[in-house]
Amino acid sequence: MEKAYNHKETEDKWYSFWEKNKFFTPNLNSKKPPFSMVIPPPNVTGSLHMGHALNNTIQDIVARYKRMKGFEVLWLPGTDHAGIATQNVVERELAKEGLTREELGREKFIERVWKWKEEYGNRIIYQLKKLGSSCDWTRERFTMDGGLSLAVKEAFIRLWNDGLIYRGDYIINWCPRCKTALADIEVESSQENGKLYYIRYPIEGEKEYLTVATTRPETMLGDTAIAVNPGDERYLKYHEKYAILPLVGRRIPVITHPYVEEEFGTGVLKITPAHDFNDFEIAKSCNLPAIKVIDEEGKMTREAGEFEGLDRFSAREKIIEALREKGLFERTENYEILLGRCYRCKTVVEPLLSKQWFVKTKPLAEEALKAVQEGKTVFIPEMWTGGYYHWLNNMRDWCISRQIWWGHRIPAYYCSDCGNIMVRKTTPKKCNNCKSERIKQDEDVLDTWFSSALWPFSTLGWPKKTKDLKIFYPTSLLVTGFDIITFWVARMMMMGLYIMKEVPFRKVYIHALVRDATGQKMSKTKGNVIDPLDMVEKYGTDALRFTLTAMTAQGRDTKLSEERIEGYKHFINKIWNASRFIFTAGKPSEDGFQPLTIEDKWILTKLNETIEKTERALEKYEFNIYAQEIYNFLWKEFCDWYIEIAKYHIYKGDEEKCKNTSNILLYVLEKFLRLSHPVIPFITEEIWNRIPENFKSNRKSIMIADFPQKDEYEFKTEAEVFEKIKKIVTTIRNIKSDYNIGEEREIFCKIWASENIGKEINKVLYIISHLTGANAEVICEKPTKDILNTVIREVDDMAVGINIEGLIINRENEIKKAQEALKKAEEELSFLMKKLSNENFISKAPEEVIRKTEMEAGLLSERIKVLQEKIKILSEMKG
RNA sequence: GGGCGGAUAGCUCAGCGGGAGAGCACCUGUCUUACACGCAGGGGGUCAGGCGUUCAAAUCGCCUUCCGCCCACCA
Repeated sequence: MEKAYNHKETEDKWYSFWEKNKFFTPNLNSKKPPFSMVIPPPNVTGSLHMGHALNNTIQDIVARYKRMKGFEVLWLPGTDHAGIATQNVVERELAKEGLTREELGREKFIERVWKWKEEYGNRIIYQLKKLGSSCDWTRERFTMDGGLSLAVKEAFIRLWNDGLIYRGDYIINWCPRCKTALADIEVESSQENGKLYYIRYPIEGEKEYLTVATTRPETMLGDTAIAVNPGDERYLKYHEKYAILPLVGRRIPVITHPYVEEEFGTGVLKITPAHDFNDFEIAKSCNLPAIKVIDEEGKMTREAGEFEGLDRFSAREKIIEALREKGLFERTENYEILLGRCYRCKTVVEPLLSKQWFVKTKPLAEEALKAVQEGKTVFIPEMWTGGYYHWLNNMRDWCISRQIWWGHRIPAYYCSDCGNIMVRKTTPKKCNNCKSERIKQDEDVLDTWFSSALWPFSTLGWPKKTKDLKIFYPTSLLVTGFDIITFWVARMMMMGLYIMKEVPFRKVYIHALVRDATGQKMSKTKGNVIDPLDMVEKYGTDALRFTLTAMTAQGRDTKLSEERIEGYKHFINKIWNASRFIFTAGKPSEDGFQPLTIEDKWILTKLNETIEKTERALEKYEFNIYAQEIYNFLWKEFCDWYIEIAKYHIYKGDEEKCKNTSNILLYVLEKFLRLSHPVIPFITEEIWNRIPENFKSNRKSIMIADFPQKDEYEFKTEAEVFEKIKKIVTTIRNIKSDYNIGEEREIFCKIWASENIGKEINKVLYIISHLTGANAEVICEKPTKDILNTVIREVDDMAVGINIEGLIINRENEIKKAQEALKKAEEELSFLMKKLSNENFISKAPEEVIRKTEMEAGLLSERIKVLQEKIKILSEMKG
């Protein structure tokens, strides 16, 4: 074995070994209970980032763990066609050739996107494999593949037939750059500096005017009313009157509406039904017309008169200028406005009246809410449930039509003669109303999230009644980030319940965001991105996976830095070297391991405890605790103590014990490897394959071995005694360090302990000698004599003494140290005594706590006596 | 404006009722026959502030301050 672990030589080798052996593919005829997950499909345009790395590491840990626990596991992978994102990428590519998609035409453009997908779309799949993801690649899906397209049509038709999809003229969010409608959640709102403009609207037939405050003066050209609060006394006399819209000259009514706030601005609100959500609602209830003054490109329309063709922002300037000239502009005021931007391209979104398709969400949302309230689906951590409820309770209807080309085309057909709408899987030959043959399909495509919402069952074969669907739906677990709870999780819940009559997943584990070391979001523009594939290259997949796992506490964002990954690479290397020692120095035999010494019993007990804690952590999705347990056991217990003691038996002990120890080393290592395989699959497989056959259960891969179980034996008492021995060793090392005692000096160590414990320690004095270089003996009585020439330290209810005669020591210093220790001990004792003399404490605290406190107090007064004695002797010596 | 999270060692975080822990960083010693990606030792904290509940509070409740996030139709 090489001196250091080389991840480059092992990782790809094992991944293809697993794949070739079909370990990722479940057996449908198995009697094992099923466990299923669908991957959150990354965008085909995507490249693996740390968020993906965390997301897939967690899923892979669960998948591997469940497989080893005896489940028939399906982890179904795939990618998302990502409508706008992908279209943007290909359009950019076209732009380099000096082309636009319009010039190319719809069909050619879509061909081009498919070509792009074939060429580059597999990049992210390759990257997921580099991460070790144990997905069943034989079932890989794409949201635009044949089966999923069929599922989309089928779902659309069902919703339409049930009256849950409708088409109509409504105000929607429009991105003038992407030239498409957006759903409410596709708009990112941000507080930005803006202005409030005060504009005068003359009253018809009077010399007076009403002043309106607006943040968007360019929309005034589309005003069809101005409104005041009905109770606003300042404006009572204007009720029922008309105003003349400046610059346009249109006669518009002054209406009253309770929505208008008296305190805001002037208390007069302009109503622009075609470009504002609230105005649209008010206009609907008051039967006001809507006039569109901004078009789909963000330019002023013909209705804008002299401003026609201007961009909406330059129109704003021009309009203010024109008003100023007419004396109708009052003033501006700095004002923080809420601005909506497109989540894809960050362009300021324009609320626009337009004809779109909508899903009626209320009945669907009610079911989705109920299912979580009834515990049919559980969020982990639970805190995310609140956000889910809030969103479902407040959502407007979902605008699902997009005016782009890449996506699922809406399966609706229009008769060009009578306007009849037909919703079908295929193009109808003639109109079912007027028999006309002039049939046209709707130009729009569906929101990408519409197909994503069907993902948990469409990928399993729906609408066909497949065996996959029967076995694996509902899926067991969904692992995803909090940022798409609304985009995706809630919509899968709605669609799953509507179509399958059953929740899409039993549990949803929501993980945090991976940030950089200073807590900033990673982004290309900030230049603080840590590329997971760079990290894999430099430190290995296992190191990256372990780091992400160790740092992912529930409900908290993860701050990641390269140094962390490097640090955990050291841990991976530690496993390698411990194994190397075990394989090269040990002399295992076929005889098992009896009899056991105290350190054997201790490490086996520790192993048992670790298995128990590890399994509990995994069942509760506490991945950081899982990682921490593995780390501590291997390094802090197994390597630091057991292997160090094992060296005694291997290099200095008798042959029998050497064999015995070698066997235990292998036994513990083998179990440890299985325990940690879910998080660090590559190194565990590599080492496991080097373990002698009789220590493994006849499997050809650790991947398909069983997750370790606790052994039946219990050595609790021995393990406790061993912990005392550890403390004695540490104390001797402390003294050596404090008094600068080097290896050349012969050390005599006395250990004072009770008879019971002393007997046990006596049997294994070689441990103490081996680990400290001291000649040790056990004395079963209280330490009173020899204080002068001996440093004495208390260890629990024991004491350790080391000879220091002949060593040059600073008496002043010794006295000072002793006095400080005495002071501290006295303070602590007085605190404990106060507690013990408190009647309430004695009567109300549990027995156990009282006993513990009494014991500590006893120990402390012993310690105080010794310290006092020590100070006395040292002071007398001075003269 | 509404909601959610966080504030504990220099940094990142565990602990969530019985007188504070880890990893990293730092300091000291050490290339000892698995590993210097190592070994041994060490320093370092009024657990954000205040009030309350309790025999007992980092831990439970309330308030304040500061950070982060989500949602939102006062133009």
